[in-house]
Amino acid sequence: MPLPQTEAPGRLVAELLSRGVRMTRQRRTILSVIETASQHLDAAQILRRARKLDPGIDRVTVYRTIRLLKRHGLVDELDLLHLEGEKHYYERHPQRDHLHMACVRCGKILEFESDLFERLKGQIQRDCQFHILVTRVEIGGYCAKCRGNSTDLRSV
Amino acid sequence: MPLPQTEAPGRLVAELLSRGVRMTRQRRTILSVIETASQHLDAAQILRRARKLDPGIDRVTVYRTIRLLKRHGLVDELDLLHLEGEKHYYERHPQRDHLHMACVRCGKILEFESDLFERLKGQIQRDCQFHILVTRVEIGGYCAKCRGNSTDLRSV
DNA sequence: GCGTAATTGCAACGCTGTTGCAACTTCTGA
DNA sequence: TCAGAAGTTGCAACAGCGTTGCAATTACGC
Ligand SMILES: [Mn+2]
Ligand SMILES: [Mn+2]
Ligand SMILES: [Zn+2]
Ligand SMILES: [Zn+2]
Repeated sequence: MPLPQTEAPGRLVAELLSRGVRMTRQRRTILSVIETASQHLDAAQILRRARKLDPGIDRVTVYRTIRLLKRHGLVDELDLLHLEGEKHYYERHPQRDHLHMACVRCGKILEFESDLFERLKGQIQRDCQFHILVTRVEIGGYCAKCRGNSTDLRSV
Repeated sequence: MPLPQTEAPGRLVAELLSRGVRMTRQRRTILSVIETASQHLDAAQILRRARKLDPGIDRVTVYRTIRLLKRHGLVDELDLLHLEGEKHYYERHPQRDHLHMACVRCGKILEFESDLFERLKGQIQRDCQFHILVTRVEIGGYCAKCRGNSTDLRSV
C-alpha cells in the first residue's frame, strides 16, 4: 500500500539544516531512506536499507537519528497495535493527519484522512484547552477481505 | 485523574469464568488490581500491587494474564506516546471508547469521550469496509496548565 | 586550514516481554 | 468425593528493542 508522495526529496535535510543541525553522510543516508519509503518502516528496516547505501552505518546512529527527527517533530512514531512484536514504526510527519487501521488477521495497514477527525481535533483543543502537537490513531479490526473469514487470530 | 468507575468489581473474574477460563488465586489478585486501578497501570505497577496482596506472584504471571485479557478483548493497551520509556499501559476495555491526551511537558493524561469520534468510527466502518474491534487514540501536546509555559521538553 | 563542539561506532548494558519445563492447581465427570 | 487430564505457575534463561559511556572522527564557523 504505497503512501502518497507528498514531499519533495531532500526536504528533511533542508529542514534540519535550517534549524542548525549538523549534516553528516550517515544522516543524509538515513533521511533519504525515511523520505523515500513507501511504507511505515521500523528501525531494523531503516538500518538495512541505509546499509545498502552506506554499509558502515551502525544501528545506534539509526536510533539517534530517529530520536532527533522525533524531537524536531519531523517524523511520527506508530506501533500499529504491536501486531508483530514490540517494534515501532516511523513515517514522515504528514501535512494533514491520517488514521491507521490494522487488520488483526492479515496484518494489512490502511490509512484514512477525514474531516471528521479534523473537527474532533478542533473540539479537543477548544473543550480541553489542550494544544495538540501530534496525533496517533490506531484502529484494529478486520479489513474488507478478512471480514467474513472465520479463523480468528485476534490478539489485541 | 481518576477514571470513571463504570464496572462492578469482580466483573473480570465473572467474564473469564463465563468463557470457560480457569480461575486461580493469582489471576483473581491480578484482575482485582486492574479492576480497581484509578489510573493506567504498566506491567511493573500491576506486579507491585499484586505482590502486596499475594507476595509470591511472579512477573511472568502478570504478563501472561495481561495477554489473556487482551486476547479476550477485556483490556486495552496504550503506550501513552512512550513519554517515559517503552512501557505499555493497561485499562479495562470501556463500554464507550475514549481518547487519551498526554501532556508532553508535565506528563498528565487526560481522557475524553466524543460523539464526533463515534461518528468517525461509523464513517470508517462504512467507507473502508473495516470492522472495528479496538481503537486507540493518543494525542500529544500541552495541557491547559502547561500551555504558555516556555520550557519545551517535547520529545515526540 | 584550525579549533571546538557535535557526531560516530563499538561494546556493554537495561528493560520489557517471552519461552521451556517441572511442579502444582483447577475442574470435570465417574 | 476424588482421580486424572488439562491448564497454570514459578523459575531460569533468553530475545529484542533501545540506550549509554567513551575514544576516535567529522562538521562547520571563524
Ligand atoms: Mn501513516
Ligand atoms: Mn509501543
Ligand atoms: Zn485483513
Ligand atoms: Zn501539562
